[in-house]
Amino acid sequence: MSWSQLHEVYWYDNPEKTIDCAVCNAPSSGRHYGVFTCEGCKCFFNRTVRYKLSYTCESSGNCRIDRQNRTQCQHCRFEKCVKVGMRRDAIRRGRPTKYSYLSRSSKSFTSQYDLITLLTQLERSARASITAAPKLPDPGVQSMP
Amino acid sequence: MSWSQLHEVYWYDNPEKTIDCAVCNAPSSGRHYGVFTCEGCKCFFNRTVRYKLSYTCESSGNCRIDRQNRTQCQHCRFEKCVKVGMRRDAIRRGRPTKYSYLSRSSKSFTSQYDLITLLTQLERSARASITAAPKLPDPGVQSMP
DNA sequence: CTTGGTCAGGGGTCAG
DNA sequence: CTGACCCCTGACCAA
Ligand SMILES: [Zn+2]
Ligand SMILES: [Zn+2]
Ligand SMILES: [Zn+2]
Ligand SMILES: [Zn+2]
Repeated sequence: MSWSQLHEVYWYDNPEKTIDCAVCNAPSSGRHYGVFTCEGCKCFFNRTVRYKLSYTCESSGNCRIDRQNRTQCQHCRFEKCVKVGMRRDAIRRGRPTKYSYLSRSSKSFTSQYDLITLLTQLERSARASITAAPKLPDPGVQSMP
Repeated sequence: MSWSQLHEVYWYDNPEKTIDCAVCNAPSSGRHYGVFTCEGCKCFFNRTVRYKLSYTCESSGNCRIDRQNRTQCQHCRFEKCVKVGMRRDAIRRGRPTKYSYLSRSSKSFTSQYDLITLLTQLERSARASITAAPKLPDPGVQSMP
């Protein structure tokens, strides 16, 4: 069993730990450079820092970054990466215990951001479960993304 | 080396293995919008959808589309693009998932999914056993009469 | 339970 | 308008 498969199993067994990307709100694939982000924002941040790329905003520098338009303005995307706390030298943490991101020190801006992100997601889930019929998981396709 | 360059090299070395464009039969440059097509048909389809262009056939709507005359009738060219299955899915850039080539309507979707998963694991195991195997002299040769 | 590399494929460019 | 060429993106993998 590969690491990525193990990762999938881990996330499936711990759905409550799934957090959306702090930059673009797509489902995150874990913590990258200190922040929960998707694969895209992880790679984008890595490329930008590694090759020392610099971008210019065609608009007023206030572009909203979400899953659909995250590739439209590189300047504002990278600005948001930095704003939410992504750092190349982020200290690698050990295996987090359950809910560790809730009990971590609230002095950390990053953990506050994680908390807000989680609460936002919970609210969205709650609202969705009210307006839509609950969907039972299909055992046959439970490992599908 | 870019993908198209690599493909050209591959095509040069393996001319009989090239997959042709499903629309015009020119050598394809890979899979585009779900179908193996050439660069021309890829760009034509993209432009048509993006700018919502519509065309009219000067003939009876049955023009044959091949490499030589593909630019002669835009209406029939686009019609063939759609017919062979080209479509712009949800806007998603980056590498497609290995499961993205499954046909959504197929009743064997789940078994196809399992097959891809199995093949992936087999490939990984095979690769691991090759790179990890110690290079020993073949003992079978010596014991043979 | 992350990091860095890989590369298929989306999409822009610009002579022709 | 066309399409050869090239950059950018992000899913997957090895480690
Ligand atoms: Zn993201
Ligand atoms: Zn911007
Ligand atoms: Zn073609
Ligand atoms: Zn026609």
